[in-house]
Amino acid sequence: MSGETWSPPAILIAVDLVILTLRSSELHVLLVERGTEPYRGQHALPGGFLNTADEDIVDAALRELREEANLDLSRLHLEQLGAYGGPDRDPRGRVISIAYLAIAPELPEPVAGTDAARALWTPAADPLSRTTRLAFDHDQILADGIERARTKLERTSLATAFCPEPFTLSDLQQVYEAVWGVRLDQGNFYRKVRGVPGFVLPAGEVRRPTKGRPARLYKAGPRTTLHPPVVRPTLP
Amino acid sequence: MSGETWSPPAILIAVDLVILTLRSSELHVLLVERGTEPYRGQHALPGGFLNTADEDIVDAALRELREEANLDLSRLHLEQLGAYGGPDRDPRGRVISIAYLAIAPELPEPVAGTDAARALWTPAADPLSRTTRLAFDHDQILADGIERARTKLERTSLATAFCPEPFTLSDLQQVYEAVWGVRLDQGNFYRKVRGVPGFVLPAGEVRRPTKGRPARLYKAGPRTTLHPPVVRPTLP
DNA sequence: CACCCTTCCTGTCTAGTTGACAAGAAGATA
DNA sequence: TATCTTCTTGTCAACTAGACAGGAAGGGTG
Repeated sequence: MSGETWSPPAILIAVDLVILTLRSSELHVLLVERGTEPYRGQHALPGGFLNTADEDIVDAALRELREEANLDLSRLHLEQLGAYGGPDRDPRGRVISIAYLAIAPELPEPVAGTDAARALWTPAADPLSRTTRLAFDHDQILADGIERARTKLERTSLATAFCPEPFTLSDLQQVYEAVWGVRLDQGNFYRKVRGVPGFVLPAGEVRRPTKGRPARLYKAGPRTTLHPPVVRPTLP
Repeated sequence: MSGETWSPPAILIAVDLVILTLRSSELHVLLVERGTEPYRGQHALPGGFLNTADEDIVDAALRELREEANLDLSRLHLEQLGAYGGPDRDPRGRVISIAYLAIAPELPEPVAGTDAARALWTPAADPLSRTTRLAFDHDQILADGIERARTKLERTSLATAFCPEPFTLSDLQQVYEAVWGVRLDQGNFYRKVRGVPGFVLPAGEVRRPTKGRPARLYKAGPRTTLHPPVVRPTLP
């Protein structure tokens, strides 16, 4: 970093959020319908501009989430995806956006706030096969967010963040299957998960309202990094 | 992203670079000695501010590298590490820095440029055990860059980017050992690398100026993602 | 030319892990 | 009781990683 002082170029800083959750065993992402130009009426990731020069970036992200979808995710961990700053990504001028990823268990239906006309959960089907395009470069940001979540499932206990506690190992398996888009063998999954020390801890036992044998309940263990990792099946 | 228009907060955008290379089988990072306040005289990562509102961020990174160390890395891939934007990271005001990682084979000795008093290669020993602290939050950025390089060695052909072509498999092994900070069994390493399709391709055969049996030469193969991955020994 | 030294390369053995699949356990329901 | 569903455990073959030995291919030295 050089030490000159001169009149700064006019660059706006924005934040964008990729909020993922599981709804009826499918991966969903939170989108808003834009209420203002540009891209009015199109879907976009929730986000907005930094208010003041000394506002923390994560705080700005949480604030925008409150304003646009009436959601409070201040307890959740926001993981930074990176900065998206192509010179032409916003027709209004130079905007550099810093994107964050968050994983949430069951969430209330979002309500539209001030800036956005509508907020809604949409299936996060493989971004390449999406029919509708998102505003700005948000298709790219969403794809990066999903890919980040996929790789983080392997080496971190992120999957438990999708599950309201207590959860069964079948619940946990559904998370992996939904995010990775694959089917896993139940027996092998049990062996693997229970063989990772500190991944999950037993709780009581409760029968689920479904049919079949009752499932044991677990809660998230103390470990955040998994050894050995839970690797996804190799594709090529 | 919301659509308001108002006077933008005064925020400066900077770029910082983590340039890693191997020198005499040890991992080194390019640092500059700052020639201006703040942190004058202290070591820092090369980098600087965006010149104009429409300058591409990667272009700015390469330009700063030319200015500060007379290095041209325009052929190299710059991977973004993320944005570092804590409100108090720079005493001059609000600065958000976007950090990039680059891997380079043998490079010429850098020469100090305009902004920096001196540019030099320093051993990138484990950042925690460093004796000198870098300026700003560059210790954190450097640590993140090294960690990113470590994980990328497992699943990408990044290691070949450290090696001038053609290289021997011993050269390649030294890359893994230096970046990971571990010793690997030579025989097992051979078996592993040659078992990954498209990782390395044979070239001619040349005896190295050292003693011992001549080594076969290879060049980087077409694959950038490795299947199966080259996993590092598990620590815990 | 023996002989040793160094480094490269290949082979073998064991222990552990993965994937496929079967079978038992524990409830609900007819 | 029989049957259905789902959870849980067990088994077996195929594969992989780590440890290690030993041969191959040069150079150096008497």
